[in-house]
Amino acid sequence: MSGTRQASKIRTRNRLVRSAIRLLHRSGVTSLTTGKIASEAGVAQPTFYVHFEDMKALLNEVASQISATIITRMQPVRETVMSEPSRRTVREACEMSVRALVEDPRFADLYLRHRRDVDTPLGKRFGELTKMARAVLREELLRIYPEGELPQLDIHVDLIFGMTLGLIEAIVDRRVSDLDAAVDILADSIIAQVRSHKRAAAAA
Amino acid sequence: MSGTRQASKIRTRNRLVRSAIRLLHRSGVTSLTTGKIASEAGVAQPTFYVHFEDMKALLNEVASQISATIITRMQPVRETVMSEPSRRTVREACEMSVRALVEDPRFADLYLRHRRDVDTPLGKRFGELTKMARAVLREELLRIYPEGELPQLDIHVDLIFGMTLGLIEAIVDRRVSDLDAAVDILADSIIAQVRSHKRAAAAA
DNA sequence: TGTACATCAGTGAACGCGCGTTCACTGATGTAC
DNA sequence: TGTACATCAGTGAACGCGCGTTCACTGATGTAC
Repeated sequence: MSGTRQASKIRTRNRLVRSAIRLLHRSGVTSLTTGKIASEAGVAQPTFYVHFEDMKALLNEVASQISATIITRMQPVRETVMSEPSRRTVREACEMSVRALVEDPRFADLYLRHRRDVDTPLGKRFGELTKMARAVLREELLRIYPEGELPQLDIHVDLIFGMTLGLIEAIVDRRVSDLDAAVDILADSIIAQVRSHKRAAAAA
Repeated sequence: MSGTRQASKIRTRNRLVRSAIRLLHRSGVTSLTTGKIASEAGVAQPTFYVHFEDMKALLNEVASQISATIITRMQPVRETVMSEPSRRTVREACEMSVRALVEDPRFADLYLRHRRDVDTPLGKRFGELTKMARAVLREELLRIYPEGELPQLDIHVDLIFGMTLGLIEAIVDRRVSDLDAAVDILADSIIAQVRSHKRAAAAA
């Protein structure tokens, strides 16, 4: 059967990546070694080098896979709000964003933990993801409140982004279990916040 | 002159701690070594072991110093809001909290970067600091809205905490320069958020 | 279908480097008298 | 104040361990005819 060898190579490679994610989640990046990854994946240590040039290459792959998964799940967010802003669409966008991360809590945890790293490929990749998410959020606020209708737009972006990460963190750490109720509050908070400042600007 | 020897030992120790903080900020924990710390402090590498049992002990000291500094600066927050809740006192509490962190942006950066570490003493210490800050915030919300006046109190704590960290991050990353304006918006957002949910609860 | 050869994922053994850690020593500082 | 001794912060040299990385090899899979 042709392709069997290639397929099993891919399987081993994926096992290595998944093992690395598991170990990162469990014991952190400081104690991560090629030996532990290989052993967790059930192969000999030099096998690591059959699949990756070095540790950095593997971490890049880990970050890419996590980023790609999250980005894919976030895709519908843009389309939903783009249509027409309302309490319902804002809530939907919040829910999708939060779910995009917490669907796999391990991914969310690694993102939260490493997004500000300066010395790992994880930090670099997750930094790009953050930048992109912030840009999307900004674009949407700008669509709802065009051209200076909401002054200090960028600060609102940072606050809303922080609030969303705060909720994601609470879910990952199991302080919040009722996701629906939490997303309700998140959406209402965002609306209340933005409204109160739009009003303030109109009054001035 | 008695005490000179002791004093200079303390000075060297402090130089080591400060060098470690500088290196952590600059190049991250993964590449931190006792040799680099010693060399940055202008002493020979084994001198490190005159002052610290090992790397973990040093990182503990680093985390302790940063935590202690932040906690000290946050102290007045409790007293301010405790007196009487108003737009002014909430704003003041926000400003003091934010300033407590960004006064030394290096501390803020290290806190943000390591607060979710699972494998360094920094993570452990910063985790305690987070827990404490959240508890203080919860207490104050509970004082303003006692006994179920604000349902889902804990979610609000997470959102407000996240929003505040979002602003701190924006300042550290120099996306926000006008701290006063930003704190205004933060305070107003918190008030708008909490009010909108208090009302919702009263209506139900 | 069978045979002879090519490929290549995975391995055991070995190597070298960087780092943490130890230790005997030095020379400046402190103390006793 | 001076002298003889004690202390101890800081050091150079050395060691060992763990890790990343390399390499020649194996045996199962794939290919040509």
